[in-house]
Amino acid sequence: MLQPMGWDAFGLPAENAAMANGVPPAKWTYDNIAYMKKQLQSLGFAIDWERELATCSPRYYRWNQWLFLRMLERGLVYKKTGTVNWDPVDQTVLANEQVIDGRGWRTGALIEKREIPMYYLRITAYAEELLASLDELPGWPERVKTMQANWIGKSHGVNIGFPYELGGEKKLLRVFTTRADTLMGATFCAVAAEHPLAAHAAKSDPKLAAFVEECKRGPMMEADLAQLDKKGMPTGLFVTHPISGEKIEVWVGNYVLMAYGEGAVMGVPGHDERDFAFAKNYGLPIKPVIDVGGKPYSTDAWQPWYADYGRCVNSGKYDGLDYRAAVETIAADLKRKGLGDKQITWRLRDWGISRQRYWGTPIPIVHCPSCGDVPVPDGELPVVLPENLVPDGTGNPLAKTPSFVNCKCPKCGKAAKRETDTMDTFVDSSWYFLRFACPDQEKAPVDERVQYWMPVDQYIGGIEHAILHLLYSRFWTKVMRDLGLISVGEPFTKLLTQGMVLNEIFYRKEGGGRITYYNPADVELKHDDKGQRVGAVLRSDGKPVESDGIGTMSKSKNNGVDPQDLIEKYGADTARFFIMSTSPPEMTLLWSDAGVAGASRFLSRLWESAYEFRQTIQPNLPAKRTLARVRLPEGLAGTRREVHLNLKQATFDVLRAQFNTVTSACQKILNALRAAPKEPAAAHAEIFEEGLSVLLLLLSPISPHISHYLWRELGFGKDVLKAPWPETDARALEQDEIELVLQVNGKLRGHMRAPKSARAACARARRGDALHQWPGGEEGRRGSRAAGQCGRLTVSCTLPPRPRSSLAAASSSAARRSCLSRRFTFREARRS
RNA sequence: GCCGGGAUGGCGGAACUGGUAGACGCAGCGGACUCAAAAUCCGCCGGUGGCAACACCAUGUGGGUUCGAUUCCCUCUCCCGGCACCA
Repeated sequence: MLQPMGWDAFGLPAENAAMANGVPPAKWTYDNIAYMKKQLQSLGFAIDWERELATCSPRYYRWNQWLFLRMLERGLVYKKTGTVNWDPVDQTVLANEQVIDGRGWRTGALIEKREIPMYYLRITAYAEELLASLDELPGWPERVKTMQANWIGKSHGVNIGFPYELGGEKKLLRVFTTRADTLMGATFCAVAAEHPLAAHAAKSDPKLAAFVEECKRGPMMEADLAQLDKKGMPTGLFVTHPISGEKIEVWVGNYVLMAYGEGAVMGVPGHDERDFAFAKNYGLPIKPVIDVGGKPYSTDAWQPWYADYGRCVNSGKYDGLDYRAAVETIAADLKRKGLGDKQITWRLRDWGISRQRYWGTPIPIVHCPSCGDVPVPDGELPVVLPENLVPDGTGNPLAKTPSFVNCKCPKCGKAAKRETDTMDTFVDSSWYFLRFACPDQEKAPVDERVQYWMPVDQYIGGIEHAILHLLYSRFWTKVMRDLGLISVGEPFTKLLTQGMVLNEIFYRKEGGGRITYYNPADVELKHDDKGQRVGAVLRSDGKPVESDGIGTMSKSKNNGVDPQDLIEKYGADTARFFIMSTSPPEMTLLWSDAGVAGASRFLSRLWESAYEFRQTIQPNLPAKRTLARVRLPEGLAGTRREVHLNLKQATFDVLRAQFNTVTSACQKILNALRAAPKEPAAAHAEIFEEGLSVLLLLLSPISPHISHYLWRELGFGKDVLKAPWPETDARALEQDEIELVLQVNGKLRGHMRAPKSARAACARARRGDALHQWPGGEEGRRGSRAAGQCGRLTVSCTLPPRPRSSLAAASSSAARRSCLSRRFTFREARRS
């Protein structure tokens, strides 16, 4: 078992803190690491600190650079332009989260888009494997695998070429569609603003040029892009329909993504919702070509079933074909004409890793005026990041540091410039888990020790990483496997995705569009006399702050909580117990401090009970233990049953990582022990001893310090963490009598004590009068069955819903079914 | 907008394979102890009606399947996460 800890230490938060405090990101980062390490140590986690690493250390990031160079050699790295957010006032590139409502967060300036050269990793080369091997991950939550599969987005379709002539040259406008069966309904084509055809048409049409520019200025994020009004403008260019030969106009549409498929789509307004809206807006023809079960089609308004699969109509020779046949036939026809073929397209895009920022891994490339882009030779690695710079928000400090930028070309030795972009921090987190196997290895990123530890048996991460981080890690692992560095293709066998801890977000908008966030701990809520919230003010100045709702705890929104306060006030055991008890790990958690006191009270009660046991109960312990053999008095048997019932449940819950109910089981056991009858003293002592030992073992992973101490104090053993997990005694769960729950038509109609045997229980239920008041009485109890739960038996007597003479009753399914299940059937309770 | 989740008392949550909804805890109320307070201990604690036994309503909304639905299916609403430069 190995539980390591590393610091994912590069990235924006350090730069922002540096700007705010005027200290270099390195100092801020190392101070934070020291603080958090102390905190983790005081919480008592069993972390192997010998393997500690920080991604901002050259000992780590040199291997990012080394691996980048290996990928470059294998053609997995390439350079092309990419779009970034440009703040014209600060003359700097902004991250998406630094752009708020289209404006820079520090300057309030309108953000522009810029195209700049960047390095890309060819993750799409692994798309097929990344998708297929999701099936080899039974230990991953379904929802994460679904999200990844959707993100990779494999779609089978047809690539269709629409011929056109430009300046006497024959060309093809290529589109990709998954609905080639609707090809005969294509009435226009639309291209992205970045498409070469749009650029060409814009040259001679100032209005169109303005529109193309407007589209290019628009938002960069897909989320914002998707919410734009569907707008377009004709290019004046026409292409030829590849089958019908009709002329079709090409439009520029702001809803067409250059990054997906060919950056162009065929418009089939009859069967695509977006195309329908577009055609309605601009008066383009709508031609229905699919018949869905004969339903009447109207072009007045879009109906969701218009996009359903059906049979081709109005499609000439394709009429009558279903989806599959139509796609096959059309693809074959296009192929024969050289105008298309079946094609698989992926939604997944290559991974742009260049960041125009300081606090990251330098990209090991030198730009030489004569040799071009030259990789830094392995022997010169690492390219060390200077640690004394302080960013001021205006551009990348590296680019302003001549001692970093100016260098010699590794090839020709002449003066050259170092690349000043750094790597996306996802690179750091894509393989750090491998490095834990051999953090001291200075000659390679990993060595043979990685074979022993990999893959990671249990990986825990926030659900917010469901796609990007986990996909990048899977990709990187496969790349390292193909480089011969490791032998596994998947990094994480089992995955637990934690829900996030949420907290309220408070902010003030200041002059120039700047936004300042305030920590909820510094904010006081105002209520009216009915207890309704009416506002919030900052404690320090009493002036109002705005609420931005509830969101993930993050540095950028300043709504985090420091667990140190809990530790200082209550101690690590209480803090741990409270955190574990408050909700299951997968669930999101809205932070609240209420409830910590309860955890503390529980541990105090446990402490008291333990000492009460040692002083007054333990002396009564018989020399020979008799629990297994001797019949206990009713009350104490109940106590023991409670202990073992909770042990059984807690064991199940530990295995499914539902720790909040384990804490609850601990509390139930203590409650039961404290309420147990004190006589006979010897039996009581035995039950108490057994119960306490079970309780301490269940509690030991949650609150290890108190468990360890009491375990020793009570003489159970030296080290509670080394003691085996307790076993449920099935005999402790047995009961002579059970509580019978009586149900009539699924409704609770009474309780009764009854013998354990199901047959006897049912006989008594039949004799008893609990059910006699219900219409039908003995006669009406036709279908009855028993279902058991929690050591009990549920008898449900089904009555015909209406008098049996009624015709309606005879035909009703309820009556029929109740006649079918004429006999009493029984099911023994699972737990008894 | 698209993809993935979630919604249960005043609050966090429990309910395993469809079978007693609200375990355990927090807050609240009442009581004991105390000169008093704190701490601790005992009791009550979803809503409506009823002296009570009990009945009816109730797991975001509306529908469906079932003898029986918090649990399965469909619809809608709201909230959270992701949407490729927060990580």
